Amino acid sequence: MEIEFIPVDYDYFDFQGRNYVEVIGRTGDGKRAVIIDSFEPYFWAILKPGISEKKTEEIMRRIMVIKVEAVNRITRVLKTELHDKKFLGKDVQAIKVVISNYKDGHAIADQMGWDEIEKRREYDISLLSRYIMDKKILPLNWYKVSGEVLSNSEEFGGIDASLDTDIVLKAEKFERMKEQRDFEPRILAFDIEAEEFEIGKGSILMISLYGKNFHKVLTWKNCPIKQDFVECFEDEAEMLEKFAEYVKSYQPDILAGYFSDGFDLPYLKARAEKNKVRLNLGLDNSQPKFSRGVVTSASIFGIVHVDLFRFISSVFSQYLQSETLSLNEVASELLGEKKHEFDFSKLGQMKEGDWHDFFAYNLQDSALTWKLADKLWQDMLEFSKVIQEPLFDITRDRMASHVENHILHNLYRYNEIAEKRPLHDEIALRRGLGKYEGAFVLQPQPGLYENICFLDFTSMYASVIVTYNLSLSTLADKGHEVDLQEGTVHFSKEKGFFPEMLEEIIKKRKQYKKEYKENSTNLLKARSNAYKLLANAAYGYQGFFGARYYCREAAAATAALARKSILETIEKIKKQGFEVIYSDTDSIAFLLGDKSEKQVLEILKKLNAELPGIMELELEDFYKRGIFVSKRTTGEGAKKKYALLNEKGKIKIRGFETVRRDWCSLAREVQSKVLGSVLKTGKSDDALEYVKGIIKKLQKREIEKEELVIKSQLTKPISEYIAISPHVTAAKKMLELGLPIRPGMMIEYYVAETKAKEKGKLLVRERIKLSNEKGEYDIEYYLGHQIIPAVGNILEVFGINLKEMAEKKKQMKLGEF
DNA sequence: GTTCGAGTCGTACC
DNA sequence: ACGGGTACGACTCGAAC
Repeated sequence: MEIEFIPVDYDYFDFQGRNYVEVIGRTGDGKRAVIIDSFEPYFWAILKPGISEKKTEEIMRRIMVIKVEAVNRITRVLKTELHDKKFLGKDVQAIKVVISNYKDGHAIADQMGWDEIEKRREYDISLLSRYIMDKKILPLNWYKVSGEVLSNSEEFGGIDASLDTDIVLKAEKFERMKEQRDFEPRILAFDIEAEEFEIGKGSILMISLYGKNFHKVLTWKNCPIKQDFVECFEDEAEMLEKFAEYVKSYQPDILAGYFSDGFDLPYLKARAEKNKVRLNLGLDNSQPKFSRGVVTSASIFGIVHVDLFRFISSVFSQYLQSETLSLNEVASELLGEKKHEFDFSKLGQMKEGDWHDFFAYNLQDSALTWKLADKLWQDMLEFSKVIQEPLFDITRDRMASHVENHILHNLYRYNEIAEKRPLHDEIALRRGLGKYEGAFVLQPQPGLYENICFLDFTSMYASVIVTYNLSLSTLADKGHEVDLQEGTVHFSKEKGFFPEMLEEIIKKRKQYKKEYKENSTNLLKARSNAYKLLANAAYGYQGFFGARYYCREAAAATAALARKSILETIEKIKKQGFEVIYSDTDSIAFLLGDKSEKQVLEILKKLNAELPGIMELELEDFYKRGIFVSKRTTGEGAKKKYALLNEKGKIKIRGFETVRRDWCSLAREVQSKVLGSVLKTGKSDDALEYVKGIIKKLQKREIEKEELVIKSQLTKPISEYIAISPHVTAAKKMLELGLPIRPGMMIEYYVAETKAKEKGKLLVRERIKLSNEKGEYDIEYYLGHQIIPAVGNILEVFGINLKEMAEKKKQMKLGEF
């Protein structure tokens, strides 16, 4: 039988001691299929140079007799083959060691610690990645698959009967189809509401499900209420059973949640255990599995469980404006839609109408999750295709893993054997090396400037890596010379696979970006974005201690050459008669002076012609005005803090408190308005009047407390803090009140007024109250620590000393402005 | 008792 | 453990006076 098939998920099982891969996906006519494919795992033994043919044959014989006895299998070496390979760009002879079970690869490799063998490699590549690499059964690509249909077959212990799918096929041949049509996955979103925040502590009150034409809330609480989407059950156990049934009957390709790795699925598991209910969600009726690790991941056999929070936080967050990655904020930004409001303090004494609201709230969470999944599907799809890893991993891995996986899946093109993952000691060693010198930042002169041009280097660090061939495999004794603090290093002129792959990534990014401009489809946007993210992460990858291709020298050289490049460019711009006012890493700001924009563009062309390799400088924008301020500590110009007004009247604010989430909203808003006024008028008059008005309001307590709440993230467990700052004290307070505290939470508090005799004696942390705690705010604190600091150094540019003004008024006992 | 600088922490920039 | 370094600024805390 031959079917059209698209792989969505991968898994594997052991049968008679051997590994078999299960590729799970859809057929061309939308049926669910599992393809069973045999697979022979292997790893490499790299020989020392100059080993004789005879000796090599002897070693291969020695390898052939190695075996490992595990509990219920004996793993043997099936085959050895001698190959000419490359390792870190150098020619090597390597023995391919094919074994009968992947799980014992490491143990077999361990038995080969012989002198003649220089290195053993690739036993640390996961079986499924290995399968995808070798057989090229790429995720989310269409294939024509032929094979034998298993139906009530005895094969593999009767596996087909235990799988809840339309087709089980024992694969004979896969052929990637020339025509790759669209694939629309069936997505089901879910969300739970529970009595307690702590996993499994209280019961689950309701579960919502949201798919195409499928909206449900399952509950066992307050059942008289009739809302058409609410379905009532006897108890929690029955609700849980029904949840599993609904998921199964919907037959989703993707089950989507938001923070469901960390909350919803672990909670469901805990309650199912408590109620002795089996959550047999998998196509093989297995329950969700939880991987151990720093962060647990929850997987379901045959259904890709996607925790959108994970995907967004690890890949997309840097391009979002949202200050937190809460479902509410992310949905607002990406969908323009919010969560419903519900007051959880009502949970103790719910009235009829409250349940009504609660059910609607629960359904909306799933609706938002579904819409987010739908919106991000194209991005997940393209990431999976570009990196060639399964969707499950794509939505959980961080950028470093993505870069590494992309490399691993492309090494075959260079005939390269993969470097190993660093072990604990190696990681400790790398981390112990400390920092190397990074980017150059030009200290600006505080002031208000007019007619500013910003230029920046496109994907600067990636371009530097490509242009100068910086990588582990090209680190050499001679070649390009780069001076670092630790000494001089060299990189060979012969192109290495890392820079070469990166060059290809940059080229593709350019190509798809161009195509997107001509034809703005979501697909092209997602594809160009995937390449952009990969390109931008390549530099960080080489400096990352956990990387297989970690190369501190390459990372340090990248930063050094970027510094050199930007400094040279600054000099060239100065030579053209411009005043350079600012520069940070890959951008340069200068004043137009008496030159026109057209002249600047001509100079830009000239600068580009002189740049080496693929280095490229582009126009970022022209700005009508810009303001740079002084540091509060020393009075010199502050780096990474400026505001600009472009010719279209749009304001861009960098680094100021306005864009910092740990300042109260009043200070942020006041500062933002002051910056806007000053940039638009070029004067401080209006701004000063406005600030005076705000201060008066504050002194009269006419400002709402909500505007004075300070938010700060708890980044680790309370016990790990050495310094007890105000937000840690606030978190302790919450803990005492029995409120849920966990790392990653935003802690909200305000600084409250204290008795006169204690004034000045108490630390800030001794004066804080939780945001919803009753009390009056401390006017002096907010004046002196939030409002005046936020606008002081902006007004200072115009010769106004707000702090002095405020102190004088205070001394004159006028009390207010 | 006050002053000051080092250290911790959170957050932003690129 | 799950890119990098640079930078600002608040707050705490202990040494120095």
